[in-house]
Amino acid sequence: MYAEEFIALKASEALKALYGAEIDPSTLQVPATRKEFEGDYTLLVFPLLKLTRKGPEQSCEQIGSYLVSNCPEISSFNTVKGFLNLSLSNTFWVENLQEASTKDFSAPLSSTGRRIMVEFSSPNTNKPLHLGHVRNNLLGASVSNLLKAAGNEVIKTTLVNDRGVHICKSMYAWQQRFNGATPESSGKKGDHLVGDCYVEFAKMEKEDPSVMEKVHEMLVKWEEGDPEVRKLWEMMNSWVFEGFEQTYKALGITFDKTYYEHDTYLLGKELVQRGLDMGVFVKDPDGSVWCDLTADGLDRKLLLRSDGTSVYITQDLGTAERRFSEYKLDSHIYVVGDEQNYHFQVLKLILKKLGFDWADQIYHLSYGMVELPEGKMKSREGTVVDADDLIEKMYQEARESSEESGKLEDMSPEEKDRLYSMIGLGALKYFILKVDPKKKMLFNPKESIDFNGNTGPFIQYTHARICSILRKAAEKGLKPEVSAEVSLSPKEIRLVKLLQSYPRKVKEAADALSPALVANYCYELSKEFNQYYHDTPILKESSAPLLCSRLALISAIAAVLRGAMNILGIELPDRM
RNA sequence: GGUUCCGUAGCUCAGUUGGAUAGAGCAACAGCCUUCUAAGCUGUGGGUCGUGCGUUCGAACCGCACCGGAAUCACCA
Repeated sequence: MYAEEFIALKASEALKALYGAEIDPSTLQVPATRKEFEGDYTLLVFPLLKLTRKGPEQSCEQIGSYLVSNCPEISSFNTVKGFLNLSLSNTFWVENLQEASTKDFSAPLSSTGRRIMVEFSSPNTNKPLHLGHVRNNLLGASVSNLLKAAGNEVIKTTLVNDRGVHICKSMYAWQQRFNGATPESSGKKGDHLVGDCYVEFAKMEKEDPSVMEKVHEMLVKWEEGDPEVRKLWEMMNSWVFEGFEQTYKALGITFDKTYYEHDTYLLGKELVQRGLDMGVFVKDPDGSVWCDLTADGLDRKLLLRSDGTSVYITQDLGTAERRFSEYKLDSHIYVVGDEQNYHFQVLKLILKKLGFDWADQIYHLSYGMVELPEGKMKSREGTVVDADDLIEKMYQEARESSEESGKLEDMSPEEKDRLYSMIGLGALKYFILKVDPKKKMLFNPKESIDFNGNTGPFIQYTHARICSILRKAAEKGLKPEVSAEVSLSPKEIRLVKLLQSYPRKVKEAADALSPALVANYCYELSKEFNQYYHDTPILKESSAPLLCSRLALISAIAAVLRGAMNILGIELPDRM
């Protein structure tokens, strides 16, 4: 049992015995005691004064005395201005450590029985992935891992925007200006080649705005199924997919189910009819269909154009309905930038008006944009940070950093290559995931992503250090094992506290859909370990039971770090 | 203009069902490797938590007003 819950339970028993009050333990506040005071956890007595009918000091005194004399696990107490600081016994912590050392931290928490779909990535097939997409992908993947770790069944999905005017722009530019260039002939990654076409079109449009008419003609032909246009469309899309595939592979991104907009863009029309029948939508004289949201403080929203074609939100209504019924979802999370807050607000409202009770189970994980020092990234101004370039750059920096340290001379080139990408990606992923998803974040291309301090490599390094000690111990025939008689130091108790709080942290992070909470937990644990490492030479310890107990402690720390960083999609090396 | 979000150290960020003297990293400066990996550890300096008022035993956190910034409000996606 978690220490906090244990104390809350005992405190509620004390309140009953002393004052005859029935208090739900979960309503008691038991934060960790601040460093400058003696104690492990602190019971806040202020909210209880109505029950005790005594002053804060006297209430603390009574509850504290009761707990110490009636609960062997609580060894002492002190009270400061209405804060009741409680210390737990060494035995309590040793038992906690024993539990931690036998626990499988990579296993999910007990099942919630919920099935959740997470949609993320959802790229346009007319330009390569940039840093903004990287944040989306990393958040989507890690939130999926997080929900799984918290005991949910998760289906990862993406909706590829593979049709529309924007694609036709690239296609038209390719026809006019690229002389049949292919990824092979140009030596370019497919998504970059198509991205060049898109940029080229912007130039063409500037020179002669009438080219847009040609593009619209092309879109009409596409919708009619014109074989020539479809063939070109398929060819260029396949280039892009191949390019994306490489980037996804480098980032470790996978999906359980991929949707394509060309399959789904007509969905939702039946729902519009249903809404008209129900009287929640209206048809204007020109034939266009609307949903009036003014009563909800929003505007009127178009659902079908006057020519009967559907718009963006129409297909989203349709895909949501299809997914919930096909997969029997309990919940659906959309990982989409906060620029689309309005869209998802409207989507949810309209689904509610259509009478779907699952509409409340739709969550928009609305993350902030990645900005440069001079503001938003703009592809027209060439200020986008390309995903492939960035990944490569991180690899190179990891290589330089490793070579400088000179610890890896005996490694094979393959092992080194794996390690460098582990470290480079670790730095990149951690840099992005440690920030609260809701907040916009800043990236300065002139400053490289750090490898020191609160970073991925710091945590990787911590893990490598622990592995190194465990290797040396194993050579001496020493195995991690907790002895009941050992006496733990304050530093060791702090580490055990952190270990036992891990499952709760996972749950908290999953509820908040925030991998950042997991990242910051890893940092805290690593930092705490490094301090411990510095002033406790583990292998020099003469008492074997104590030494082996310490091995068990650090082995559990390594296991928790692996489990937690795995949620972030970051691998931890055994040496670096 | 309406709606929503944001404002914490020079910079990047932690800090929530309201709790004790607001924390890290980077950058700067000063130390620590013949001792388990120095991608580490220790120390110094750095703050009107945007401003003001309110709620209460207690506010970075809750409420109101204001200042500053962002997003969005398409027969685009």
